[in-house]
Amino acid sequence: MPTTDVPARRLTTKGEATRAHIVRTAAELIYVKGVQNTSNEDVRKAAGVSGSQLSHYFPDKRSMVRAVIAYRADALSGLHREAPLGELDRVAALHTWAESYLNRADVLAGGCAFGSLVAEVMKSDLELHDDIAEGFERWREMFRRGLTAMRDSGVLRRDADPDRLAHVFMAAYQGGMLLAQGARDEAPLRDALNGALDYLETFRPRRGRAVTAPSSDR
Amino acid sequence: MPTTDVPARRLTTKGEATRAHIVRTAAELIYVKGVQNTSNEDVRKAAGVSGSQLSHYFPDKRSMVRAVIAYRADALSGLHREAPLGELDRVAALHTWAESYLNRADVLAGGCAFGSLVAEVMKSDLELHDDIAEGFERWREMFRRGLTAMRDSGVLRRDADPDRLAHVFMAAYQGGMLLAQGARDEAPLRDALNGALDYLETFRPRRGRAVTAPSSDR
DNA sequence: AAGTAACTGGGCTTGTCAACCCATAAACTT
DNA sequence: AAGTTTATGGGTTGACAAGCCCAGTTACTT
Repeated sequence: MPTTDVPARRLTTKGEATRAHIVRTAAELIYVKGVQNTSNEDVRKAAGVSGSQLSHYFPDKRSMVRAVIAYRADALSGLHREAPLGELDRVAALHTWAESYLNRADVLAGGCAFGSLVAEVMKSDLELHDDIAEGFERWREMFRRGLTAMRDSGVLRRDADPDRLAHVFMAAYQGGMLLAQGARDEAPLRDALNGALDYLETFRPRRGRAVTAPSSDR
Repeated sequence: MPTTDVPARRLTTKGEATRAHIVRTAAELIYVKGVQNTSNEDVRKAAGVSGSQLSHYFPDKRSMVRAVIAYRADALSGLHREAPLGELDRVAALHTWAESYLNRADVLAGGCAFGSLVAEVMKSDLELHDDIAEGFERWREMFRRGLTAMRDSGVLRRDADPDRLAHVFMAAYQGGMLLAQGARDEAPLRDALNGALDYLETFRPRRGRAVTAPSSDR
């Protein structure tokens, strides 16, 4: 069986659209009810497609979950984000980024769309681990790039470590999301994100010292 | 049926021991395989008890999961901890606390025993939410108490907010655990915890200023 | 000695759900 | 016109697991 091994099955524009529609629907359902509580039949009904369409684009459930993981990772990394905060290369952009997650009802109910998904799935299906690791890695790269740019432009001191700081922000977000979801209160998320932002401030160049850039950042 | 409504079914010492044994076994299995992937039969076999024993102590699966949640929350809050770090009322104690989670293989595989459990269960079973919230609250109280003690003893400045800082530490831990589990690398956890500890240092009283206590803390 | 709790080891029903197969038809590409 | 992709709508199978019932035995307590 050579066809099953080759995933390079080309899809037409229409097929791509249907597939994307199924993924979006599945992602929404899974975000609300969890993976284990979302059957293929649920997705099929919500998406308004036939059963054979599901098995056409996703031969088994794992492949669908994989697609949802990739979809959520894209969203986290800002790939198909509507808001214009593409690059986190200024401190103000990180503030905007953090604030974009506050005052949102869905956060209290479902936590992080990516984090809650992978947390549920990580133990039950080891074969999804690579997809999960890659999703985190892509997300981390977004922070790393922005923080490196801040350091190189003189907004942050030379001793600011983009790798360490990226982990600080990622953990503050994911942990804050989990705590907010668990307590049904956004205070943990707010405090964690503000803590990370305050911590970042400690890496600002000290005033009076000569710095390369005049730092017009907020 | 009056008996089912009254949960005050007294257990003998032996019964308590068996129940605890089942809970510990279930907690271990669930930590490795997740809730959905751990059947009652699995627990039964691993614990070496009969099927009726399970239904005797836990009429349904939810009650068993509830017991495991409480068990893991106890562990997180240091209730049945072997190591002597009962009170986190010194900065050094927080360092010890953080280090106790590093260099551990189980963390890379399973993440936080409490966090990964509640993350999996939170969406599938809404009735467990109160148990989860209470577990987080007990854990938070541990940090709050220690940080308040630090502030009151002059180890931290007056403007150090124990509530905010508690959330910072909790989020750093939970987020770091999730990231470490996802990346199979403890670096995210280490960076997140060290970030929180560094951030705490910024709340030390500045040298040269008069402080109430001489601050013999590390 | 009575009563109750702790325990064994089955079996049975019911439901859910993933995976699979079928016949058929419209739409698009070349 | 031929071939492929996209689609419909059902049916079936097999596995697994939760909840439940039953017929007993052992051990502790009072």
